Formats: sequence, structure tokens, C-alpha cells
Amino acid sequence: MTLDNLLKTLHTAKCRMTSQRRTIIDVLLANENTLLSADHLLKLCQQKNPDINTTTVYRNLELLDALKLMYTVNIDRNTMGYKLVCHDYHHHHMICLICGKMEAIEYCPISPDLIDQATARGFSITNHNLELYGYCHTCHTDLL
Amino acid sequence: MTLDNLLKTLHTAKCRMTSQRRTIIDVLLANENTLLSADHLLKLCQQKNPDINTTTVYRNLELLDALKLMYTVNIDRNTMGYKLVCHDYHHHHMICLICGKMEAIEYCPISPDLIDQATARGFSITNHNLELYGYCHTCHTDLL
DNA sequence: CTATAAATGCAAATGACTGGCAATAAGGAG
DNA sequence: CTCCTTATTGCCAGTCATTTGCATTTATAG
Ligand SMILES: [Mn+2]
Ligand SMILES: [Mn+2]
Ligand SMILES: [Zn+2]
Ligand SMILES: [Zn+2]
Repeated sequence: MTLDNLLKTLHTAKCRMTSQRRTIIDVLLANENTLLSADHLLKLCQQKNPDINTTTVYRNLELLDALKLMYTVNIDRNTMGYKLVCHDYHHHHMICLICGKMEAIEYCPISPDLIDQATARGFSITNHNLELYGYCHTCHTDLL
Repeated sequence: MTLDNLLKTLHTAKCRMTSQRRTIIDVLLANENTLLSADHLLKLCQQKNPDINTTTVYRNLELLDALKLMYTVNIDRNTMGYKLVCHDYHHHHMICLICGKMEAIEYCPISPDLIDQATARGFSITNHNLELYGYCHTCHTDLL
């Protein structure tokens, strides 16, 4: 996701650019490969701009989500993780259990065969999710 | 998951059998292929035994989870889904988006190759998740 | 039967997130 | 540049699933 792309989409949607929104976008771009909780995002934003509010963060995440610019997934039992979408084609990710770093896997191992098996058992499959979990290089090294 | 198995595990863990716990277990067994929300489970339990409390349901789910007897996953943004584990070997599921019905897929498409790719990119993978989503036969028919 | 520890019920707390509303400010029209 | 419309923000209170504290009840080993 590029800044230009973001700005263009926002402009098309008649959204205005505020200092708060700009900060949020900058932080999201600087962490485009990491799943952030709303709270973590807020803290990162506040380092650049103390004038930023929890509600504003949530509302901007909601906006970006509505514009299909966000990838959101549960981090744990009760917290969502947010990051900007990376590609517009179907793909999967590997995710670091410690720092939330996500790397795209440009490959989908779901075969038509598997879908057929499901169909044969009465399920009509519409989508799927697949994530590999583990430790990124940095966090793995830190563990030792 | 069999009743015997459950009772044995609970006994080994020095847990006691109360009428509430027994109701919860019975309902979970009767719905062993369906993801239930805590609230849905509560309502089903109350049909058999009005003397049952939200907190008790949560505490029993927590207990069964600690004993590795539960499969828990987010149903949506803010609700967990619970069901008893089915098999003790690695497998995946297809899940009905409407009723929560889950069917096991005795097959894992994650190749050593994919893990190797991840390793080559600095990730050490420890686990993964994969679910196929769609509509079960019953719900698909109802949609038409 | 009794002692002990587990389990329950209730009410209050938590914590992520949302919604109402008045105040602020972006940015296009003129 | 100025003005006007309307998006955006901040504050604060509300929501909702889930958790916790604590007094009370109950299961079960011995
Ligand atoms: Mn795929
Ligand atoms: Mn697998
Ligand atoms: Zn990491
Ligand atoms: Zn269904």
C-alpha cells in the first residue's frame, strides 16, 4: 500500500485530511507489516502527536476498513489486530506470535480437490482462512 | 469426544460433578459438531435445567479449555465460539457461516515445502490454522 | 458423618469498542 | 482570501461479552 494510493482513495471518498488522520496513516504505513492493536497504534501515534484520541483512532480504523484498506483479525480472545492491506490478490500470511510481524505468502495451498471434497459432503464453501504462526527472525533470536 | 473420556479427565483433575456441570457437558456433547456462543450454550442449558448461571457456564468453559477439551475460536468481532474437541490428531474444519456447524476435514494441505519457504524467509513456524467457510446443506437449502 | 476444597450465584468490575452531541476545522465555491 | 457546508474530533456515557471477589453451598474422600 502506497501513501499516494491511500490519499487518492480518501480524497475520492470525500474524506478530509486532519493532522490526527495523517499521523495515524503515517504510523500504519511505517508498520505496514505488523498487526497492531488499537491501543498499540494509539500509543505509537501519540509519540508523534500527543493530540490524538482513542475514539479518533477507532473511527479512522473503521473508515479505512470501510474503504477496504484494512486487514483486521483477532489478535487474541478480545482484541482486534489491524494493518493496512498489502496486496489486492488472494494470499496468506505468516505471523510472529511475539511482535505481530506479518509476511505475505504468495501462495494458496487450497486445491480444487479440497473444495470438491467439501462439496461432496454438502458444504458450499465461500472462503477460507489460513495463517502460519511462529517466530520471526528477530524474535526467535531474542528467545535464545 | 466421549462422555467417559470427559468424566475420566475431570476426575483426574479433582473436579467435582455438579448438576450444572453435568448439564453443560450434556449439551456440549449433544452439539459436538456445532460452534456455540456462551450465550447460546447458556440458553440450551437452561432448557434442561433452569438453575444455571452465566458465570457458571463461563467457568466451566474455562475449565474444559484448561483441560484441553475445548476448541475455542472467535465467531465474530466480539464473540467466542466453543465446542468440544473432536479428534486428538491434527485436522481442520469447514464451518457453516449461519448455524456454526463444523465438520472435520481429515486432511492438511500444508506441505513441508510451504514450511521450508517460511523458514527460508526467517520464520520458524510452530503451528497454523485453516478453516473453510461456507454453508452447510441445511442452511444452504434455507437460503433458496 | 465430617472436614476440606471445589463450585456456585450474585453483583460489581473490566476492557475493547461504539454512539450522541457540541465544538472544531478542512477545503471547495465563489 | 473568505465563507459555508459538512467531515472530523473530543469528551463522556453506554454496550456487551467476559471476568472477578466474596459469601454460600455442595461434592466427595476418608
Ligand atoms: Mn488461500
Ligand atoms: Mn493443517
Ligand atoms: Zn517477531
Ligand atoms: Zn448451517
